[in-house]
Amino acid sequence: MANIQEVADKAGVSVATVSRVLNKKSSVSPKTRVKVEAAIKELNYEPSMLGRNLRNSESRILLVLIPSISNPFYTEIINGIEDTALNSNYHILLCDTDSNPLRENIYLNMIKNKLADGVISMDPAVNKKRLNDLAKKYPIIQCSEYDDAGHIPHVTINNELAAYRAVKHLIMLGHKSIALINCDEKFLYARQRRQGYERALNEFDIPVRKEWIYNTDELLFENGIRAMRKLLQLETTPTAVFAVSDTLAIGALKEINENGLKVPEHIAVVGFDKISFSNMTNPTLTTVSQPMYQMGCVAVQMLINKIKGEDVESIILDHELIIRESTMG
Amino acid sequence: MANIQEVADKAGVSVATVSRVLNKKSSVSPKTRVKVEAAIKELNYEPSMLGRNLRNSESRILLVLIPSISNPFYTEIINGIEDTALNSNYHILLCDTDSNPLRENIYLNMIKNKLADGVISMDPAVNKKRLNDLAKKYPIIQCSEYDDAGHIPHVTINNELAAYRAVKHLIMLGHKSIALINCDEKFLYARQRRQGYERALNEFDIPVRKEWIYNTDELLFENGIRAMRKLLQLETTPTAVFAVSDTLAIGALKEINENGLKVPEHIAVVGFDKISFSNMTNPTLTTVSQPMYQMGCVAVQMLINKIKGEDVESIILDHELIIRESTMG
DNA sequence: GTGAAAGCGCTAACAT
DNA sequence: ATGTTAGCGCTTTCAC
Repeated sequence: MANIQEVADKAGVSVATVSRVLNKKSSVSPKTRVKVEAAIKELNYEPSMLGRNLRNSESRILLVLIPSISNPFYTEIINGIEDTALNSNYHILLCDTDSNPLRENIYLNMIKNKLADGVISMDPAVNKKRLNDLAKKYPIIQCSEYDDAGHIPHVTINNELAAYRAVKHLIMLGHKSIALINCDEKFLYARQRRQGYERALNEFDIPVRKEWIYNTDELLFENGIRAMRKLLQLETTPTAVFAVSDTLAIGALKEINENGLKVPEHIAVVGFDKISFSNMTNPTLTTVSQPMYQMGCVAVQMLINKIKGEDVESIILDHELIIRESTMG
Repeated sequence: MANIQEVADKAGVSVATVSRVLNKKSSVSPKTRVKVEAAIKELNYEPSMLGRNLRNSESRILLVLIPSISNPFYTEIINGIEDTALNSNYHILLCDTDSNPLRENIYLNMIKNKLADGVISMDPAVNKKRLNDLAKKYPIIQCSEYDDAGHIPHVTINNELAAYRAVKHLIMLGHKSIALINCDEKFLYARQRRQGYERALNEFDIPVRKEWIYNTDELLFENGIRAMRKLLQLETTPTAVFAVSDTLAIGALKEINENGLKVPEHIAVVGFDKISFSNMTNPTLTTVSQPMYQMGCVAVQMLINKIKGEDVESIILDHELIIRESTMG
């Protein structure tokens, strides 16, 4: 591969001039420009990012931490991130942390090693202390999940309100026995959604029953199945279920079906996230829609501003309750 | 951030010695090693990959081209890719090409720009000429989908045989009216799976009926719904459907249900890929399982060998027919 | 408008 | 075992 020196030689100019043509910034006479461009074409020259990046002390790569690439919730966010990053001439390095601290560490080190210019973290299981420490020196944004005790700018939705609305929807339909399939409450969003759930019940003087709140380790289908199985074994079973993710809700749907019960006639179900699959279940799933694509775009914009050294404020985006067959057959 | 020079100064040695400690290759006396390590710790030094990469003329980044991150088929492959790459100290840059030539171009340029050391392409819609040209100069591997006319090493399964087996399974159950929901046959895998479909029919003297072969543009749920809708409008409707992806099959399932028909009593359905969701449908989906994780691992290993300059042979992996409720209620 | 030269941080060949 | 030094490919200041 040709380098900038060879281009300069062929064009009969200095490397500085070639660089000027490449970067279009400072002025080059039309004549020399043409000469240089001809030399570039002739030699099939492509500038090396390795040299440029070292010189500019940047990698133009953004790190994106997600707990699991298999979770469809993240795919739309990533689309937003990728589009926006590409537009600003950044590339993204997608890091499936598997919520594994070791892996997380490997990736987070990249920013220290100058291999990444900034980080968007979407992993609820991220080591918060580590992230906050890093954020003092490096540009970091949290997307969707964040640390309420920390000082890292984030973009997210109002989880408490979204859960409140979902549960209120069930109450308005006449339900009084409403179960909650939640994730582990070490996660902020899980705590917030539980608060919304309880606020709705309290508002209508419906007592909160411990046995109707089930906490899962992960958000997989299987967890939804297991949770629903437990709930169906209680002496009094709920007539409605609010699950904090569509994957959990779909697992619940399946288990309800398996027991010969009908949704929503016997039990109504609400999910969260509006993953593409939530429209393919039978019945289709009532769910809370987050502006995932937009969330990704905003996160990148915030991060780029942060990289530029600007001050960045956290942003709360809107959500929407999508009412489908699983609550209103 | 401290650089290697500062560490050398603080430790009272030369930069070469610091580099030796860092890279553990050549010998350093225990005493100096301790001194250097102390200096590194004290200064919180982290080696810059920008400098190292320029010097070594490598980025240690592998490009992975996928048509769409939303397709769950790819997520398991990516897991395999990521694990294997990380083990060999490579990072992966995931490129959602959206089957868009412009985007593809942006990404493929990265390898010319030295920003990537090699490419794994999984995009069936990739510009084959472009890829073959690039492959002459740069390390490239194709995964899952490949170009039978080209010379790029690939890892894949025997699509013809897999389709043959799936259709034969339906025939053995007594079906004689078997539809095929295929993707656009500009894709090699689509042509191969159609061949397998036809071979099975021919073997049992079942005529191939044009109106029972439906080609879709994409592999989305919606395409499956539309395809099934068409098939159900025919005067003679099939009693079984083989769809070349689970997403299509799940769409078909939904449309069959919508029409008040039962799977598999009225119509049996077979999918392809064994995505995690195929186990959550009602009924669960009979499907062809590809060793996706392994495919990812193998692809990376092949690519790394190629980067090292070794000769690399294409590899065909095994598949498996997973029989579930959608064919045997 | 253009060129000479310094230097980003690192590794490795060569010298000691 | 350790130090000296060149150089990977590029951008940018400073001259002219």
